[in-house]
Amino acid sequence: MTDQPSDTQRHRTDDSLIALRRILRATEQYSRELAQAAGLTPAQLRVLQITATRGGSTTPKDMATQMRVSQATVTALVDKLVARGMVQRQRSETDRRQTNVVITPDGWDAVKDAPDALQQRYVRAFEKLKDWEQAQLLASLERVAAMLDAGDIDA
Amino acid sequence: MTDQPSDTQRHRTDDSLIALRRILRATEQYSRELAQAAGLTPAQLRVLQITATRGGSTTPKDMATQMRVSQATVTALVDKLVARGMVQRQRSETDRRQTNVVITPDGWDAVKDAPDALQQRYVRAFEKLKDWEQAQLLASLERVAAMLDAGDIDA
DNA sequence: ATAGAAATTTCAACATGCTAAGTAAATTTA
DNA sequence: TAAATTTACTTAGCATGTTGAAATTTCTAT
Repeated sequence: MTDQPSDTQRHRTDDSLIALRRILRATEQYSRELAQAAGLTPAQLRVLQITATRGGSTTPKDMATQMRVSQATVTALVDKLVARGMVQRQRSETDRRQTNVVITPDGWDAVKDAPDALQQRYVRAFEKLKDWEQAQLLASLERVAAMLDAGDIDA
Repeated sequence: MTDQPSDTQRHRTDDSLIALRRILRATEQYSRELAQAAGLTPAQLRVLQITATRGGSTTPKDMATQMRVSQATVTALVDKLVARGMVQRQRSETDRRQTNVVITPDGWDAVKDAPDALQQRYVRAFEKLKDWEQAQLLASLERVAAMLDAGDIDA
């Protein structure tokens, strides 16, 4: 508590922040490029991917929760995808309040052709690393994620 | 080339992707909260911060490059900040094609009160780590950044 | 001088995301 | 069973962020 950070520490803190920002920026960038290549926007692609991982069908409710946006936003995104023929809306049989968003063959193609933004760039590089390097990287990333994720980083 | 990734490798790849996404999401989240606290939007805050680190004055060109957005976007953001009295525009004396975006006292206050999104959450946690942990984390982050940043990750 | 390059802004269009209000179906309750 | 409430979505309207193309102003080099 009484200790002040050393110069080395300050330096490392700065450097790790810089590295983190590079990671974030690069990811954003690629996310845009990728979606563009698929003729979609990043958000639309995310909707499609979530639907795909749900076996090809979900509800707006589920998506809103997953994506952490409002249902209204999901509606707008689904509208765009419907217009592009990537998904269809179907009233649920079991609970007719619900709408099922079902992915179409075209939708499947789009998902297949547009692997996850990070995946595209990251996986290839990661898999080239030596075993111990992978293990260490993973540990570090999880540590950082935990540091940022925790709601209680208070002093 | 001929080697297929092992199960362990695939698993680690997936896990590191998950960790990365957690980092991204957490950062976005905090970024929003922070800017909101300063009465600004994330993008506006970024503009202000870049101007601040440039000594309080830059050109739109420089900002566009730094932020990796178009100049048109910068113009729009600067408009907002001007409207809020955070920055001013001044024709450059040396090259009258250029506009200097100069931060105002109010702008300085906003920057001071709203430390960098990552900084806010990350630095405290980072500085609590043991020396060797910091060193390792830094090395890993720089490695990942290099992996993602490189334009030539081709197979 | 004059053509071309450079730095900005303006404009039109779109994407994202939110809130508030509205519709429709299911569930609870009186 | 009829009314009230809850749940699941959609609509409408608004603010922001982004971009590309065109217009403007100001250099720069020939």
